[in-house]
Amino acid sequence: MTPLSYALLGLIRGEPRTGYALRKVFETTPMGNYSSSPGSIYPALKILAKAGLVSGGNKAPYVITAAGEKAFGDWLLKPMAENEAIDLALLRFAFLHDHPDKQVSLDFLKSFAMAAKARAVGLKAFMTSEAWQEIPMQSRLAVEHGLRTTEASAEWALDAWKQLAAGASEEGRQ
Amino acid sequence: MTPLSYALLGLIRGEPRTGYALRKVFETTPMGNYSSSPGSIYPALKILAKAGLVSGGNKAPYVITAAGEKAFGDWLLKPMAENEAIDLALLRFAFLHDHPDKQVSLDFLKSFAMAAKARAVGLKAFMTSEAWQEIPMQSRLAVEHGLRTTEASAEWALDAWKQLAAGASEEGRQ
DNA sequence: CCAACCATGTAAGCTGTTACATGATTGA
DNA sequence: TCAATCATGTAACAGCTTACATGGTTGG
Repeated sequence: MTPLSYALLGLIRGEPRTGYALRKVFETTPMGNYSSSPGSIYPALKILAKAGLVSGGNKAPYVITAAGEKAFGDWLLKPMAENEAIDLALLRFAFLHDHPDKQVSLDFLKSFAMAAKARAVGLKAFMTSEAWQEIPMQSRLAVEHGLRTTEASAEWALDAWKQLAAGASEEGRQ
Repeated sequence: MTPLSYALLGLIRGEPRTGYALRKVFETTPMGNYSSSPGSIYPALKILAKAGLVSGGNKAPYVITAAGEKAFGDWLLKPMAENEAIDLALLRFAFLHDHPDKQVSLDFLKSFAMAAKARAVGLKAFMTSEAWQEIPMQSRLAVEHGLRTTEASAEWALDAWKQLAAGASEEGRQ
């Protein structure tokens, strides 16, 4: 199961789609960091079908199976690991939307923020090492860029937590 | 020429290194997003050697050739394209450090900031499209993350420009 | 009716990873 | 001397891209 497989599985789970419809998603939305080329989509879908995670295909929309739901659910519920790629973590977060328990999303954001902060600490440690002094200005600025975006990630997670928490309590009131 | 090839070429250009020394760089510095596995480093070095961009190897440090300097220089001097991967752009910027003309780095940062802003505009356009309204909260927040980090990138470029410009004028005074 | 789009496929090739393997050198 | 580190290699495989190819459907 590659990142692309999970992206496809999650979209199919949202609603049944043909391979072409899936390609359109990658072409027209910010999910465009994933392939969209026929040479990657169609083989990936066949692998999902062979594994029994989706059914259909052959000009009909693919539909997620019970086994697919299980595999996808397990993947979704893992907390974010410190070394997990940010893109992948965000993909998982985006697909948490229809999970009945909002607390799962809130917990995920907490683990996301912690992972981002840990990365920032690692970069800062490098920036105070002896090696840092010998590194030319441009290279140091490039590392600074990594720190800035990592910190922006962490801040986003905290803000997103607040927004979600507020939305959840509002729902509770209705 | 892959991103890894340029990373290797740039490091060798900085000072002659063996394959092992290059792997250590990727293992111990924030350049760790590049491979470091022997299965990618050694083949890549052989390709560089075959192309005549480096000489040496065979337990001796690799050294950049005149052809290598040319190829690397051409790559370095391209302004950042809007669709160029951020990692790759930062790699180029980091290697600009020993270019005699500071203005080249300053110009690069300008093009970097413009590319980042253009991406932010694209994301914002998506966020005001009709599609946006139908998208669940978690997915919207994920896109928000993209916007936040993109904006952090753009801000970094402006700040870096100021720092570099200040450093350059100080050098001028000496 | 013709262009545009829907819809799928496959072959060739590039990059990179994992895992395994070898042998030299050096410090405790 | 023995573990760690230096130093290189390669075989098998995964994943994706590019490019090419096919045919059906629909709107103007």
